Amino acid sequence: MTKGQDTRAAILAEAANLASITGLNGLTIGSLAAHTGMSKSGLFRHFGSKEELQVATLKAGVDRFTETVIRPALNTARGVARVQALFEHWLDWGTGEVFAGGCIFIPASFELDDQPGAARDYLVATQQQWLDLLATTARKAIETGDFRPDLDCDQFAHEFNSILLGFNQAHRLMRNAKAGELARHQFERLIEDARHAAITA
Amino acid sequence: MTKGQDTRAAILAEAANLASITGLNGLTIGSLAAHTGMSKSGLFRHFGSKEELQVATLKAGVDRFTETVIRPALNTARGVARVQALFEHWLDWGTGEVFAGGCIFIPASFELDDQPGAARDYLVATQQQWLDLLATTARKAIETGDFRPDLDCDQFAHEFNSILLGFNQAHRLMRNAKAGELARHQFERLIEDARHAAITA
DNA sequence: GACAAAGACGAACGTTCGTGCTTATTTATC
DNA sequence: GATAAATAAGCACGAACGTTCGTCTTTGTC
Repeated sequence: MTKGQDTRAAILAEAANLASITGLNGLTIGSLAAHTGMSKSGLFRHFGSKEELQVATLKAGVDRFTETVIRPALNTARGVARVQALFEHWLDWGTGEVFAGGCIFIPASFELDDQPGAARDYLVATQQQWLDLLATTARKAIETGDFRPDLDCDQFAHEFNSILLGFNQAHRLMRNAKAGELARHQFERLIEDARHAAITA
Repeated sequence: MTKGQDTRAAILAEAANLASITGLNGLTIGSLAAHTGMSKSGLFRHFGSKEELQVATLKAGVDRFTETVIRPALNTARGVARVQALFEHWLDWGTGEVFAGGCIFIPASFELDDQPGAARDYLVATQQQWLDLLATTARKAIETGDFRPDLDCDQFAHEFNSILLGFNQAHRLMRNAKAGELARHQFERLIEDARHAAITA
């Protein structure tokens, strides 16, 4: 790891932290330079454009997400336990254990949804991978017999994810102390439904 | 309605539309002036500060939301029908029937969550009213016998709302054509659970 | 220790930001 | 139709934006 890669990594760590608070658009080169104690130009040279900085920041976020949420969950046994592990580790991620402002991807989702470009493209791809991972994990839980065979795994992934969005809003905007409780109840209901046979008309 | 109030209203209509695309922070006085064909200063005089413009824009959004989602639903019979009406009318609201970028409150939620000020305060109050309305509507559905008596109405409101968040992300970021379908299935499950007796351990 | 390469800096570019002042033009009142 | 008030425009400001340039300082190699 050369000196340049080293400072680049340090910049990105701070960038992700800042972006979790101000959003990706609110992340400005001047303020990032101030927070890292660098000059604007010295910092800028590492990226070449604001857009590349945004993408690099998202990538750094993905790395942290992988080691905080995904890898620990993959160490859990397949089946419902792993689904639950993903959920619990995500709550750590979302409550600011990693970045001061919580999850960086959620605000970015709503900031970039009408803003074409490399950052949006990368975010969409990342989000899709996350949904796919959730669906795949659910599929394995069917194989282990924890979940019912006729479970719609894409639907499951979508609902799982929407619980996280609801939690984030309750926790960060509403400052609702019961946000975790609300999310966990909702999650339990989702798991309950995935276990049992579907309600047939 | 004097001339000034008239242009002010016209400005705010455009402001809300723009904010639905760029977000509340992305809503800039210069671009808003360009879109309305006014001068920056002439427009600015109507508000006095950027923050007041943001609040006024949110207020204008609330007015449109009330007439698009809430009022039609209140014309529906109390009970589960009204809950469903709220949901369906919200989907219209969220798909860009009203503002080009869809719901203005959701992006604002995640933009302002770490940004203290009048705009955030107003948004929090508004969002709380929305959650209260959902909880109250559910409570009435208990009275009519549609929902089970032991339903946790605040929990219900939170879950209802999180479905909307999930829909918004699937629809706007992921451009998922099945976003409406996913949300409706999730909603049906929520209603189903609210109708029947709780699963007891 | 010489020397090339890489990294960081300071200054400045043109643009846009939000916000004032001052002047012109519309609108409403008698 | 004159006049006062309300409304919009014109112009300018200081600051911050992303970006470029040329120049130093540090680093690694022979």
